[in-house]
Amino acid sequence: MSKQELPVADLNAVACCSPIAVRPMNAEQAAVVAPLFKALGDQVRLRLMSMIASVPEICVCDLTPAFDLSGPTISHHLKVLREAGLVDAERRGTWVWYRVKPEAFRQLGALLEISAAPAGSSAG
Amino acid sequence: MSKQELPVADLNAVACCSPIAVRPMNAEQAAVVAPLFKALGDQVRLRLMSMIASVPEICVCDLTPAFDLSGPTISHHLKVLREAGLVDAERRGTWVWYRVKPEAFRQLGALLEISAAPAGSSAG
DNA sequence: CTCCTGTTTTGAAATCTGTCAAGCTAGAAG
DNA sequence: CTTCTAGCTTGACAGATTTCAAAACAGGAG
Repeated sequence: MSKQELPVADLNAVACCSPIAVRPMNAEQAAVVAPLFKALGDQVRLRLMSMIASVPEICVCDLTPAFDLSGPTISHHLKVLREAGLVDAERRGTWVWYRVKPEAFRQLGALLEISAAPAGSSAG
Repeated sequence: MSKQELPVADLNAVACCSPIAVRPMNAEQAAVVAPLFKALGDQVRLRLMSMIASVPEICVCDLTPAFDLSGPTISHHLKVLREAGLVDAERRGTWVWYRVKPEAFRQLGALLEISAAPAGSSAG
């Protein structure tokens, strides 16, 4: 599980593009980035992400009881987060530990940056 | 249309909470914020958002031809963006102009900020 | 080996979403 | 008034998403 389990749609391509407020995204870039936002576009996943990102690492056994949801459902949401490349999981003995992948997280933040001037300066 | 058309689920509450990597979000905060991410979690909407955010304002007539989609579909996606509070629309004569709502956009960016340690400065 | 606990996978049901065709509304121009 | 164009709404449908129960899997303990 600590080994990467899928290609993650060339996540490095995210780093290639400007903040979305700087220049229009083409279809290809949007196809790479949209799934990241989509992964966070669910209450449960957003809370999971926040719980994971707030600490160095956290066990599924500490994640699950925070919700009124079944274990499989939490596991499913964690999988979505994993497949989006936002978190990483590692089994250590009985428990599985999750931690954030800071690159993906940082790139997502960079996408939302307002570069310099909001709507006045003419960008080339 | 320039008048706000719905309550936008107390968008100000977004400003109230720390970046998601700082402290775990509670269910209430997540319920406010998740729809914003969800709105951007679609290729078409992400491109629309990017096109709108890249310029001071833009006409629907310039948005639609950038996609292989029907007018109603684009209109639907723009409505989602509007209802999320991310953009604003105004009819001027024949055309409808869209522009970004910078507060919402900025707050979304703030949510993804990595507060102190960029997780790379000192390997932990 | 068996048993127990923690986590993931599978399978299925209910709900939500993206899309288009058809129809409607707002404004401009005759 | 009518007609034309730009954009929105409605209704419908295929496909995706969320959820749980049941089963499977991984590792520790007896």
